[in-house]
Amino acid sequence: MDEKQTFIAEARRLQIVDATIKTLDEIGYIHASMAQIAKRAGISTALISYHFRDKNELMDDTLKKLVSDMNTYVLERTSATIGPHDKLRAYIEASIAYQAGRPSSNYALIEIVFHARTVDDVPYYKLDDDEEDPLESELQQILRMGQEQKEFGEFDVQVMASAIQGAIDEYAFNGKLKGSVDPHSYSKELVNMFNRAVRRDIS
Amino acid sequence: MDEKQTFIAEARRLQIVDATIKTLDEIGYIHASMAQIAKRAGISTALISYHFRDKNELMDDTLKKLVSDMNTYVLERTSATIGPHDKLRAYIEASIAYQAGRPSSNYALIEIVFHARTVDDVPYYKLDDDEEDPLESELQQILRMGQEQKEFGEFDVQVMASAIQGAIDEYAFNGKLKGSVDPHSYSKELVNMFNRAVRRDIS
Amino acid sequence: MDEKQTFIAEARRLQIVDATIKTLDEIGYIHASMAQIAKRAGISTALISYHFRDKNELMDDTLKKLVSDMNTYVLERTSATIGPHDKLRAYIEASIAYQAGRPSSNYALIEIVFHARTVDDVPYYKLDDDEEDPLESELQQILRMGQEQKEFGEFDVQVMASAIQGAIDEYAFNGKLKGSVDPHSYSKELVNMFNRAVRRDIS
Amino acid sequence: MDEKQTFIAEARRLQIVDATIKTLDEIGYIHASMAQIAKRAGISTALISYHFRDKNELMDDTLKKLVSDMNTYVLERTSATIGPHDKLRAYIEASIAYQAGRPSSNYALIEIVFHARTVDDVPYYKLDDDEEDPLESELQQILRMGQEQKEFGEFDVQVMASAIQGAIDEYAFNGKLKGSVDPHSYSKELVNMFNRAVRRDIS
DNA sequence: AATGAATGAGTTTTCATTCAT
DNA sequence: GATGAATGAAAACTCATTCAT
Repeated sequence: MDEKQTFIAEARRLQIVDATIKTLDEIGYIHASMAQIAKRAGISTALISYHFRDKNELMDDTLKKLVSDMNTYVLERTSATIGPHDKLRAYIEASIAYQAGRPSSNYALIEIVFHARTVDDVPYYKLDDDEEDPLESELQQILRMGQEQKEFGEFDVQVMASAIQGAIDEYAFNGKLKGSVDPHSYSKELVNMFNRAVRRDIS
Repeated sequence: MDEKQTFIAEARRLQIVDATIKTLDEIGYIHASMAQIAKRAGISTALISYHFRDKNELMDDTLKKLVSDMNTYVLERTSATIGPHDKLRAYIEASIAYQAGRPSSNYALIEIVFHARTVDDVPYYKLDDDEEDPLESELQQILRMGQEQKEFGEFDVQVMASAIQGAIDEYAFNGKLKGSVDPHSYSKELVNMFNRAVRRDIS
Repeated sequence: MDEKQTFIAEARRLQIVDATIKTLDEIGYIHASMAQIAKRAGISTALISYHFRDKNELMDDTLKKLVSDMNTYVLERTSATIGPHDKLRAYIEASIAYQAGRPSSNYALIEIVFHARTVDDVPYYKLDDDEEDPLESELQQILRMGQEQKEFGEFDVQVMASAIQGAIDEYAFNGKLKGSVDPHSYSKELVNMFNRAVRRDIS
Repeated sequence: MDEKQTFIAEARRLQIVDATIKTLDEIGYIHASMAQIAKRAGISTALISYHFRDKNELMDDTLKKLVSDMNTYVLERTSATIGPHDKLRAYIEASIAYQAGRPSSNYALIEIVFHARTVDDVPYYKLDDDEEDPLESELQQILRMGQEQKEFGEFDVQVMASAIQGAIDEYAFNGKLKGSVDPHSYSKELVNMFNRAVRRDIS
């Protein structure tokens, strides 16, 4: 009984989060008012307030879901491979594929990350905290593994990881790029390029 | 007389644009109300409305100035060098240096690009139009030149350019990265890395 | 069976009224939402709506209980005495003692009287109806008795009663007074003072 | 020029405060929304927000005006008399006359005092602070003067002052009393009564 | 009898914009 | 050119009340 009620409430929360993602994708963070989200969820704004303390909590939960979904998707695919070269390829391909496969989630994520702020009013993207980003960790670990196994050459792991991530994110941020290069080609090219960037110098 | 008035008006517009940049950097796009901008400019909101048709135009002009300043800075420095390798190095170094040297402009640019929208309500970052981005063109031209002169190997120019730009932008977007790697080191590492990525395969 | 149900219902109503008093004392009428009252009663707001037609009825019943409790307390003590002087003393002492002994009830009463309104939207304190106030009647009767028995002098009974009541109420309304004079001293002084005020002029 | 603008703004503020008093009198604190006040002032709610930081400031300013007006009225009349007996009479008569002459102000004052709260959420009437109430001070001083000049007998000055004030306030709070005794009679009776209460015992 | 879920009406406040001066 | 004054629209949020279960 109690579980059933919690189940209903949880379903509602999920529905609202989904409507939030849809809204963010369609009209952007700035216009994503409670009314707009409620309209897309087919409910009243008061019901959102009933399930979420305030708009901040709603956006926070939505962000958490988006990040968690993406992390799961990418990490599952890198775990399924062995060896630094294959893992790097899997990481790049999965990241691009995720973006390409769920454009709504992708845009919603961008809208939140670049608009939402912490309680101290610091934008998320400026944040310089200790909190660990699982994807960043995984990527750095792959690179470090490659160096230890002498498959990769010498380079700063953090910088290389950032460059790879930046190249991936560029596909998310750059409408023109997305419009003229299909995701499969883009990830294939990226893999080749970074294979050259990480390889040991042949003396 | 007429010129003088235009001159005064132009100075006022510039002052307002500068206040807008300051405001965007300090409190972000969402809180950047006309009142906040006016406060920083030391004028009334009505005067902003007098000089700019609406907030959209103000943000548009601000964006144009930010982009133009950055373009000028980077293009001046790549023009001063010769040969694909040196030009690529100059491009990367100038891009990072610009970001590092003007954090306010940098953050203001990000805030606008990821929040403002065209009249058709399309976010700038999703935009897939024909308008040419001078930096992108320059970077692609450098890469193409390198390939023609057989200094660079085979790769998709657009993808390589996007990866380079993405790696550069990552430094702007990633607070943690900025906090732990100084700009000089980052650009140096990036130059080395992309030198490997673009080089011809030595068979 | 029916009685039992009524009994349970009555207990529930009483519990809700008590929670209302607690809420009024703690956070005041304005913040005394159904949710706040329900929280203090440990039940849902819907249950309050089930037992009371609307918030008005709840406040009305609460007011009735508060007034009735106070009336009972004071009237019991005046009934236990004989003669106008002793009765007047008993009335004053009991009134102050009641206030001092139940600050919660006292504040709840004030909050309702000065905030709630009749269905015709008339504040209770402005009300000029025929409804008899038992305390006022008792006080007037004491004064009248004193005059008839030649123990008290000539004065307008209604005005004297109002003055006595006003002096008593002042102790309820005036935080500073309450903070600097203890209830026992206050009622003792009041008794002396009004003994002089009501006495016959010694010609 | 600057003065003129300030003058206009000040007139507006006064107009809004007057509309607030009218609103409080007519529909009470709880229903006195910004919209209701704006309606009575013939302006938009936004204009109220333009002239007052928030509703709290509006109510605070309104309370200050109400208290200040009343204090001025009463103190002017007591100052115009000499000697404790005459001053006491003037105090009582002026207090009642003020209430009777401006019922709207009187009710508005009651509505605010019993509804508004400090930033720490303490109701004004519960407040036990050091802030001096000019009327209370004046009344106590009159009583003290009477005792020093041997015109008044022995009694606790604070209690006597509270009783007098309570008797006066009763006329403000008690609709039934107001409906059946005219203010002139009430103050006359009060003066006689308290003359007996303060007089020296004739041994 | 009791409650979680849901809503419409209403709250204060902010904002871009307009206009008389 | 410049501004104080003013507003309509929209924002997030609260609340008393209803209803299916």
